[in-house]
Amino acid sequence: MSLMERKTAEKKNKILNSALIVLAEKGYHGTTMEDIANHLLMTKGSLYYYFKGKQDLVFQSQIRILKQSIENVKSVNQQELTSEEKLAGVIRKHIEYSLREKAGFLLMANPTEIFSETQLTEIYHLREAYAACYDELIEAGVKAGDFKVENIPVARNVLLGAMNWVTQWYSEEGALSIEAFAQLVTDYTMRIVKK
Amino acid sequence: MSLMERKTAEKKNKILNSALIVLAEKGYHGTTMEDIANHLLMTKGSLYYYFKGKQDLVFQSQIRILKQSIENVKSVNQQELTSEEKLAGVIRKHIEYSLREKAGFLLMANPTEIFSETQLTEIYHLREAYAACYDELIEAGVKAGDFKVENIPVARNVLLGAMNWVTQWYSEEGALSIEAFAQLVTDYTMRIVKK
DNA sequence: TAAAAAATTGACTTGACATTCAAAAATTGA
DNA sequence: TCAATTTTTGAATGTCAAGTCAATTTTTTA
Repeated sequence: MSLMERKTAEKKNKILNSALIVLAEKGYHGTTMEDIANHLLMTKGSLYYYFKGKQDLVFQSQIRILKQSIENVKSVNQQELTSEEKLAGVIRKHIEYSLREKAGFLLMANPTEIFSETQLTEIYHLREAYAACYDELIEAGVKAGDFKVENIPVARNVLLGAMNWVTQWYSEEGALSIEAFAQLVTDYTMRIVKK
Repeated sequence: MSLMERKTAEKKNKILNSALIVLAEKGYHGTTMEDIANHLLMTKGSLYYYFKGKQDLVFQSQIRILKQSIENVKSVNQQELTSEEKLAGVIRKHIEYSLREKAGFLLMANPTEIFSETQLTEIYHLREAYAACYDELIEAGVKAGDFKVENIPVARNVLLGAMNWVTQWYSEEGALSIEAFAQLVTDYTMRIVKK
């Protein structure tokens, strides 16, 4: 990758970061291209130099979050831990990450309202890959005798639901740090699969 | 209530029902007033005779769903059941209802994107009332020795998260009826509070 | 340093949709 | 029946924000 290509990539990244901040405040439809641009001291015209349009910009940010989520799982997976510790670690990371990237995760709730068919296909593929990681971990835990789950996809979706909903209510528990909060929630969600 | 008032009320109800169907398909921002009107073989002008505007219309439908949800809890509560059976019954009902009124529940995910401050206040009040029902049931179960929960608000939010997320993935389990599906999910979510 | 390439600007176009409203139609009740 | 009232209509209005683009500025590179 040439210097200039890297520069462009970095700029795109900056725009995505900025977009996520504004989106977190105002949501997809409440955010205008001008809002995103102003936050970066740019004008909206420039944004179209880097992205095809609003939909594309938000799509890219969504993809980045999903890929990062999968990376997060991998980083826990390569540690030397029991399957129970691994799953707990993955859950904790997911919660912490989702609270830091609140906007991106809020957009996940209604993707069909925002994205095109093609985009949805890609998003769903990544989601499936992410879900598969959980299925593996649960399976391993069952084999190890730590978990008791008859229907892994259902248990996994129940688990992911509990995890994804935290963006809706974290602020209510205002006093807690993200880390302490994540640990607390992890304890209760782990019960879904434990023996 | 006079005859004419009742007629108007009924018409409003019909509009709300119709709106929920269209909203379930296209989401809030993807639905135009014309869509809602056409679905009823009306023109959009008439809608403004019954509702102040789009926001008001959707707000009313949201309120109706929340009130109905609270009614659902009450109907289970007055049955002669153990606290464990009561909570399981309430969860099952919630899931079944949320899948039938999918749109209304999807709108719950990002209320701040849609409603005004005043409207949000009312929605949050009803949500709190609903949450309080769960807290009571969990508390009773703890006292009866069926549940083990140290932090009731957190456990309850984890529970509600798992429940509310089902609108996102029910269709994946296509073969199951709503009832069978609800029972399955109830079993796993109950683990969050059980001893 | 000067030509070429990349990046930025902001005024302009465009389309979509919520909302309004005066006129028309339908319903009611005396 | 017919006047009063309620309800519906659809054309007109207004707003808002996405997306475009020719001109300009900045940066690169040779």
